Amino acid sequence: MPLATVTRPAEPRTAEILDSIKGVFAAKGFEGASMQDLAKAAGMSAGNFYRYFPSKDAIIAALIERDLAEVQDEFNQIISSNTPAETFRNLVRTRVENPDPAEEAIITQIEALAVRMPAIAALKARMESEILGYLVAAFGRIANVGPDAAAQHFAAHGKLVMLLIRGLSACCCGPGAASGAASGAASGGASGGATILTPDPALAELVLTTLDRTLADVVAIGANLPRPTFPETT
Amino acid sequence: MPLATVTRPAEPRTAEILDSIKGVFAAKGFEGASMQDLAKAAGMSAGNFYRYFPSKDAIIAALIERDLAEVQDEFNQIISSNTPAETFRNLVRTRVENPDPAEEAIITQIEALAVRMPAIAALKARMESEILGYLVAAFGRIANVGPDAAAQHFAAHGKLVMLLIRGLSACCCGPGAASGAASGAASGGASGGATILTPDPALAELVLTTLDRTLADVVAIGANLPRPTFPETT
DNA sequence: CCTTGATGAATGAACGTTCATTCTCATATG
DNA sequence: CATATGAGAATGAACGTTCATTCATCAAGG
Repeated sequence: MPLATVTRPAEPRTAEILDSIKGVFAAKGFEGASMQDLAKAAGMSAGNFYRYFPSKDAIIAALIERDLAEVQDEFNQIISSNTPAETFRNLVRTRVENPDPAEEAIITQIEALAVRMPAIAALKARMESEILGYLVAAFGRIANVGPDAAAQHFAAHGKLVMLLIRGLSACCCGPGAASGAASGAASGGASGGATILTPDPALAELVLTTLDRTLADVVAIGANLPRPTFPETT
Repeated sequence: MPLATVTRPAEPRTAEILDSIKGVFAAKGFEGASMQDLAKAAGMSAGNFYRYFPSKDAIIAALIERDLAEVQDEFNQIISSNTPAETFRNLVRTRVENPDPAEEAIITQIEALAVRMPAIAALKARMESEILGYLVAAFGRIANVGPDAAAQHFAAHGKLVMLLIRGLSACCCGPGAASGAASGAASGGASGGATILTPDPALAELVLTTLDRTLADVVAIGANLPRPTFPETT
């Protein structure tokens, strides 16, 4: 009896809270969501919220860090795969075909916040450069070139891919986003119709085509590089 | 002496004010910029500001409307040109090579605001759909097909172009933006170094290449359409 | 004298954050 | 078994600040 009912390790609790409040941030924006809103969405009082996050700013910081960790997981799948190009393409297709509006809305909020909060700007920059690094590494693995050559020749391609994926999912958002289920009960009826959820399959297809072209360019460039497999010390 | 110093017709005055405060919005964000900040940047008192804009929200609305008008001018150049493809490419190249960080930052703010202010969301939607309409019309003119066929076949291409241009200029912004010159004097020296102003020429070139490919696709699709020049009444 | 344009202090609401207090509950004690 | 204890979890009202908006007041021109 005295075992296992209490003493939750407190780390997963933070993740739970982040999940609960994600929808509120996505629906009302960072400034529009008050601490009372967030606390209510997390099923606790305003004051108790500060046991988990020392300030409102820290909440977005935590959200960013968690998103970065998720992206890292995805890229580890690519790099450790023995068919990296295929894995990459599958992950991209999944992302393109199943966009997460809440995720997108939060990234939009982060970008708007970065202009006035240097800490957030730094986090955003770190996230972007890390993702770019992973992307370039994946390209290097796909084109079978060393990391230095990849960094030198594929940086712009990596940025283009980020730009395309981000821009496409930005088209899936708008005023309509699902609000998080608040306390106790199951998910209530979502207000409003999902008007713009899947905006344009033709655009998605076009973006995928462009991504394929970019990948083909990367492979072609890699094939023309002097030393395909073994990067020598210059 | 008594001539020409006062009694500005009040319409251009509004445009002047918008110019003065644009930098403040870009640097501090919509919520971060207080009405006192904006009034100071416009060279007037807080209270008097309300003679020109009935509310803070109305300021962004006016900014959006003015930006839309500017974009309309650009597209009129394309459509009324007798070398529309070239004109289009020149305008795109200008936009890609001389991005306006303040403009970009404000668009970012607008996107973040749209989630919580339906009026802004509507304005944003209108702006985007109008730009898309102009873009598709320009494609129709370039590919020499009728407006109906253009709308049917080139919508996705237009969205892709918007996505690319927007995404590229989004890479030019960050924590560093020029703050507006406050009172009285002319434009002072911009503080801070232009660290991220021209971030990656290779990326810009890649985006331009992609835009060219898209334009080539549009022309190719247009060439395969049944009735190239004269759209009959269905 | 009256209209127009401008001021900047006052107002009232909303927000992030804090804190004194209450609640929960497993353990210690008789 | 019944009760006391104490520590952490949780509350929600209160605080100080900030901010958009308003208003009484003033300067100038005809």
